Amino acid sequence: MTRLLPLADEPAPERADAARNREAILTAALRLVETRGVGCVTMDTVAAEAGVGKGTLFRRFESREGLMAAVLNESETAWQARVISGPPPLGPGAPPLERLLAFGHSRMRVNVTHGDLIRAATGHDPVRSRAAAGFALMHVRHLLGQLEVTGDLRFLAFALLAPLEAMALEQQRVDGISLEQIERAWDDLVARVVG
Amino acid sequence: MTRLLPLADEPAPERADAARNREAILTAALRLVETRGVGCVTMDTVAAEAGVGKGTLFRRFESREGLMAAVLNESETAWQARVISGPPPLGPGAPPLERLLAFGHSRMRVNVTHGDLIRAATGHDPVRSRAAAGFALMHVRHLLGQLEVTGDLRFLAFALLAPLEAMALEQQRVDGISLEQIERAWDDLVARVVG
DNA sequence: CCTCGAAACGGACCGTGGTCCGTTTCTATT
DNA sequence: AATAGAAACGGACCACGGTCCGTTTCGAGG
Repeated sequence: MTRLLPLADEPAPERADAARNREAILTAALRLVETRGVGCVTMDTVAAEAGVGKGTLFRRFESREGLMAAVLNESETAWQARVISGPPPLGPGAPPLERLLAFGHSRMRVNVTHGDLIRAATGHDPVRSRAAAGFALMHVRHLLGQLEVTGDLRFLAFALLAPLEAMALEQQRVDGISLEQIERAWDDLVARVVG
Repeated sequence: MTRLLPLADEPAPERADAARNREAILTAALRLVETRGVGCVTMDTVAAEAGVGKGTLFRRFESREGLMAAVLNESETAWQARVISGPPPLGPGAPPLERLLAFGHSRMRVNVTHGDLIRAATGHDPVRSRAAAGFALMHVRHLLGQLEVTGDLRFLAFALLAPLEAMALEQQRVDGISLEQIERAWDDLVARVVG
């Protein structure tokens, strides 16, 4: 006996087969997504491709949405790393305003290129979405703080991010607004907000 | 023979039975939505309740999303009327800034109370969503114009509306921000934008 | 009133997301 | 190595959105 009571935040040790399967599923899902496109990837297909039962998919990733979020996370993490410790102006080292603008542009680009995947991963359940957007929210809020903006920074950060979200971009695109236009207009919005 | 060529924008005359059925479906859907809640209303249920076949539902309203949009539209229209010709400050007569603030608050309230229905009606398809948001977008843009704001009014209007959308509100709510906070912070945002 | 083509109807059918539960596999303990 | 029980597995099963197509109903000429 090694321990009497489980520590509260025990990292939930994962069984070997479980880990193996998770890896297989994620790999299969990624492959299928980038070959067939998000829309044509069914849970049955992924299960078959990964060589596991469908139940296993749903045990590890709650739902289709959750699986897509996991797939998305792979690239998202790399992007976050670039923001946190990459070269300026996206990474640290540049003045806050430049960083903020660079961040917005970068985020926009990410949201455009991964649009389909993001929409598939971002269901109508707001709780799940929160996690994904949390990082961006925190970062913008941080930069606004550095810029000595006054007011409800949490809301202002949210408001700046909202029109750059994948669905928002798509909506503006069908309204006939180009990405360049959005980029310029967003810079203008930032200028007004930081005062 | 009354006409040789159909006029280009002929309003597509509707057959009597079709009209009757549409009415029945809409009524049934509304009843079910407000008794059971949006989440528990299936297309089969609506069809049964309305006394029509499922195929009929999908002929008239494209999809579940479309049906919900139609249901939503009933109340949305009334709201639009209040904006266009109701008493100030929401309706005309008040100074533009007051109208803008009143509009934001009202829109927020609508988005909160009809949140479920809106989420059900607003699928991942951005094209459908555009129509619904179009009115609000146009109105805010109009008010910004009256306030002599310079810049890309279309984008600014969009940016002001985005954080008030149903899903955005829900997201902020789970982040622990109260509606009063949002309201105040939004007023502040407006002040910065109209400069 | 009859005719006839167009439009609408309706319900069997399908694909897909999600669940359930009997079976298998792992691993800590002795 | 044997044991036990917790965890994971997997595929049959279900519900719901959406389609298809043979049948019925409408209503404009005649």
